[in-house]
Amino acid sequence: MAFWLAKTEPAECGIDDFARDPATAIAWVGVRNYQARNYLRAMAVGDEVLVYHSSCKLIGVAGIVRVTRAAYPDPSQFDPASPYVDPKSPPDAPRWSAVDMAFVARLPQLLTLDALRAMPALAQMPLLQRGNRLSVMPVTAEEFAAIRS
DNA sequence: GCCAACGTTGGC
DNA sequence: GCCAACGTTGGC
Repeated sequence: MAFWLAKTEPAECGIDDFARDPATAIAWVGVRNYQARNYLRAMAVGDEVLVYHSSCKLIGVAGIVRVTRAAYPDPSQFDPASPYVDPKSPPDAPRWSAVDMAFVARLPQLLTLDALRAMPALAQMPLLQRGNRLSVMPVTAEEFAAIRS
């Protein structure tokens, strides 16, 4: 099993949305960066994903979700009404992928960006590197354990 | 293939 | 709202 971290704006889709109905998976759509997309495609069912809230008041890791469906074409790229529409994506070779994820757990309390920076075990995380903008990234088992504990 | 312009991300 | 950082675009 592999571990990942995915950024999201909680106003759009945060840990609360997953926790509301743990039995129902939510499609993780809207990733429009090739490196992040490649990580989405590398996810397997059962992988655990840290949900990171960004562009909000309480920034940090809020909880954990699990991949319930591996990568498939992100429907929003073909939806003219979606902010994520990509007219240049070829229908016969969709450019962007989505995965489905379902609730696993909240962290006992949100781990703030400051708290993450204070953890030596996380010093190498891309998330914490200067100027980082990657929205989906791998997390080592050690990093995952440090955050979960 | 280079690179300047532009748009987006994301913390502050 | 600001702005640094970075990815993408498009002219050449």
